[in-house]
Amino acid sequence: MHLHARFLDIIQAELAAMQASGDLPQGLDTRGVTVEPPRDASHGDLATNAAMVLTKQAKRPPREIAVALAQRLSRRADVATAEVAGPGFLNLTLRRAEWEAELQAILAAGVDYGRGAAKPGSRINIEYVSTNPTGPVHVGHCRGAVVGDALASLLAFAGNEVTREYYINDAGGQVDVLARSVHLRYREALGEAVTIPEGFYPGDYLVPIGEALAAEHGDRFVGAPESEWLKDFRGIAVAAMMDRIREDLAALAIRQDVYFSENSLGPRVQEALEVLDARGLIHQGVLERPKGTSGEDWEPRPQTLFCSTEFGDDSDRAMKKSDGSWTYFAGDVAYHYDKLQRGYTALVNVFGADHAGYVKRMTAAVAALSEGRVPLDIKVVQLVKLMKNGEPFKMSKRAGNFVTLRDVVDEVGKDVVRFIMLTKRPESPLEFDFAKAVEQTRENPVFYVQYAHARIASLGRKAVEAGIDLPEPDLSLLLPEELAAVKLAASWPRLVEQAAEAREPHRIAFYLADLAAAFHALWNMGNDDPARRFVIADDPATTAARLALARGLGNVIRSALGVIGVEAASELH
RNA sequence: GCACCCGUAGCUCAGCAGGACAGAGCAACGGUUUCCUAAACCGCAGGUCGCAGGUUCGAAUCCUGCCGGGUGCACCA
Repeated sequence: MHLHARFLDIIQAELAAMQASGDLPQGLDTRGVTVEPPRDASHGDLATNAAMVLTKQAKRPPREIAVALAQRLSRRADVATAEVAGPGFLNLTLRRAEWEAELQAILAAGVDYGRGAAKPGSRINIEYVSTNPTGPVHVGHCRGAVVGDALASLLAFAGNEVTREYYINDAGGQVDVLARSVHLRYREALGEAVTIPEGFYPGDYLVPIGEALAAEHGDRFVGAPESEWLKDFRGIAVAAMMDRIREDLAALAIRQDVYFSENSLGPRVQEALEVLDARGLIHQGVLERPKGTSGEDWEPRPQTLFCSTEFGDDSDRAMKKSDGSWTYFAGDVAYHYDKLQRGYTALVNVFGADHAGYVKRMTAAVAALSEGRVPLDIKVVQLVKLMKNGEPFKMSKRAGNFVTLRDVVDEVGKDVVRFIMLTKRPESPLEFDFAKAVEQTRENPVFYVQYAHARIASLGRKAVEAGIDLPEPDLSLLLPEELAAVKLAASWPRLVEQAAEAREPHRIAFYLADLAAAFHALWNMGNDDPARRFVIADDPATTAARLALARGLGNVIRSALGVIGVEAASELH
């Protein structure tokens, strides 16, 4: 259990004791009590709102409760001071030995510092990327990919069992278009001059597939009717695209556990429909024309509908088209039904903003299928605006010159892409500027953090070079500013817990920037005053203590970078 | 028309499942380098948290309405 959680327990225990002894009325609901570092460090190490939360229930003024609690807490050996402040906050300052012990814990745990205890029975499925297998991964998908991947790692680090999943949309009409586009490339490979008609996939990434087919089969599918080749071409094209997509993702250090094919759903679709039907959630109906749309080609059609409005959706959603065939949505419902059958206790999906309209119907479907037992949390990430030197970087899919994820990773590196994708809340639109991304300045948080880590690594080398004979570190030699850095590092486990709870991996990126700043500030004190340097040749005792601090900070930086999948460089050049 | 997201310092953004005087970077201004990597640091300045109500001991944070910007909206995937 980490330090902050420990003190929450301690305070809860004291509150229980106060109720038992009659200092407080019995039966108080103390769930709102929190223990957190105060925003202003001068207030102390920890603050609790206990008195204010309980004032109403206990029918006592908050400061009175706070004073009583403070008296109890100040008797503890690990508490230096307990002071009541403001409207009834209770500020605690811990004995410095607590922080010294915490630094020892950081050093002992290494990159596992902050890892949450395994949560038995928590099995989370997180689906992300899931781009259509009709081309390489587009740069527009990289935000969802990084957020999804970092979130998966965060949830795993926090102690959950996590499955990373990709849904392959390999069943629809667009895959037919893909197969036909490949057929054109196949004919082209055999010497025919082809033009790619409107509505086909023009990208030259299909050229090698056509060539491979030409090499293998010669010209026997050239004039053949679709019935003879379409199915096979689809399979080959999708397999090739998925290989390509996996490679693209690997370049961003993303590897998913399950690649689930829409085609493989088979009877699951009917099964899911029957489950919903059995619960009275399926009916035949005609949807109204959506207002505000032109509706020129709209006509009323009877369809098989899922009553998603009963779960807060704006409209019921078609499971079958008017011709009786399944809709895409039906497949998605069945896919989520399959996930539920696999026994996950929570589902997470990461959607791009362009799919935000699907959130309500999917949560409705999962709520219906699981009877509200399994939550589906859909994270919607806003779009990325690609920039170059402050100018919008236009891309056109039609012209076939669209920017792929691979282009971006090759240009700036995976660490930069991953980190920058986490430098804003997902709900906030993000501008990604190629020019700035490769800059190595304070403005580029990746380098800022890696630079701190590199400096820490250099300290170890420096001490060896200087030939200092280091004693066991005596952490009581650390100065107050140095201890403040330990406190920040010690908040990593709490940050993991909260970021995982909120499912917000971007908090890790912001924390890293804070931690790096704390280290850089200490480092620069050595520039102003040689006595403040980490490595002091004629003072082995201080050097040992400060190197222990540096190693501790380095551990936490590595741990946090590891969770978001960014390398911790030990040198920068 | 409806739904979702956003509106915090000149700019770009944080603000931890309501808490103590709202924070950081950039830009601006003033400093720090015979010194462990100055790819860094320190200082100064800058805000009616879009507007109006409401809930609360307490609201940037929750609720309602409005204004402004973005995205999406049967039968495609």
